[in-house]
Amino acid sequence: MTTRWLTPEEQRAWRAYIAASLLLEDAIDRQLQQDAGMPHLYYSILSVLSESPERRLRMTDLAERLKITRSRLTYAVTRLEKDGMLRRAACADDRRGSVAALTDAGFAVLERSAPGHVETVRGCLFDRLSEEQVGQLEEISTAIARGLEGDGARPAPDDVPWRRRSSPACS
Amino acid sequence: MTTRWLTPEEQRAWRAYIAASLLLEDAIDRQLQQDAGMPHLYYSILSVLSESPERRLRMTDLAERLKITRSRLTYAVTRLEKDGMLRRAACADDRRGSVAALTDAGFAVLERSAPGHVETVRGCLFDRLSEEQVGQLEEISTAIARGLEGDGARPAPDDVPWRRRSSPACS
DNA sequence: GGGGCTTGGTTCAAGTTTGAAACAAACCTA
DNA sequence: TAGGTTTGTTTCAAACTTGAACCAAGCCCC
Repeated sequence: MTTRWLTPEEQRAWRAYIAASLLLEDAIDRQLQQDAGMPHLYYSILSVLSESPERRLRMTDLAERLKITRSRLTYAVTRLEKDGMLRRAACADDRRGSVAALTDAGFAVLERSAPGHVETVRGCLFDRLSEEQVGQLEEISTAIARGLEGDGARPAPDDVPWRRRSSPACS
Repeated sequence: MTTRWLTPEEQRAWRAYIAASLLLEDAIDRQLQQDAGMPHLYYSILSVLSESPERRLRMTDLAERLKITRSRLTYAVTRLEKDGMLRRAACADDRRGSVAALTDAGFAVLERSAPGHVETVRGCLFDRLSEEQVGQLEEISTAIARGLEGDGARPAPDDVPWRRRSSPACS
């Protein structure tokens, strides 16, 4: 089967998406680094913890929720623990496991910086989208995530054919 | 003015978006690392070059197109040059400037890996979206990017008020 | 035509991410 | 219940990113 290249519409969508996601993550990261002294991911860790029962969660569950590797999480948690934002504790029912528990200091940071964060998310994203588009964004994102959840296996690349073009496209 | 928290719809959209973008970038990165030996950004650099007149572009233009910092680009280009994918050259009309020029080897890598890349982008993204959603994604992305283009200034945070909540939300 | 500002690019240190390997506890299963 | 596999987490080195500082070369303007 010869490669199905992207249509012009798909090309445009893909490139616009890449640009937007880079710019957006950048803006969010910069704001949180400024106001909360940590990148977005780290803030998200605290945020997820703050909404969990007892404000604690097992490492693996946390990684799963945030869609990041355990290794990445370990590093982040180590830093956040060093900063007093959370505390590691042994897991009661599984001696292999460990849990991350939000500290009061961590919760306070979250409380203090949440408004600025929300304001930024609004300013960068929601203020620029119609109500309808917000719904569309959710559906699109959910569709993407659903397909990628679980493992990072890419879909059926049994054969990887190709042919010549004057310029290999697609970002 | 008291903080306008995200509505439930916005919350859902935001979280779905974050998850999707993480998963998607991960999948794309993994595939390209496998098949082209470089992360997505690096591949994009080659790709943009391949479509430019004479397959060369000034550093600043390249950074601008890719929405990345010059510093990040410098690092990437250094690596790609070391790998023979491109070559740095002095800029003719501005002695401060330098250009990155795609080599034949770089073009060949692009040609060889483009089909697999497109297949992955399809599998992860476009195969899961309706034609309509592709259009929506483009519009949404464009709207976001338009607002964030140029500088990373966040929109009017004159005052950063806040109030207590049982759990500061918004990832 | 010599300061002083801006622009294009790199450098450097500190921080983060990646992926593979290491470990240890838990879970089989013969 | 010993031996082997799986699961939860960390560790380590190499790669990448960030942001501030730096160095030129252009630009401006008196």
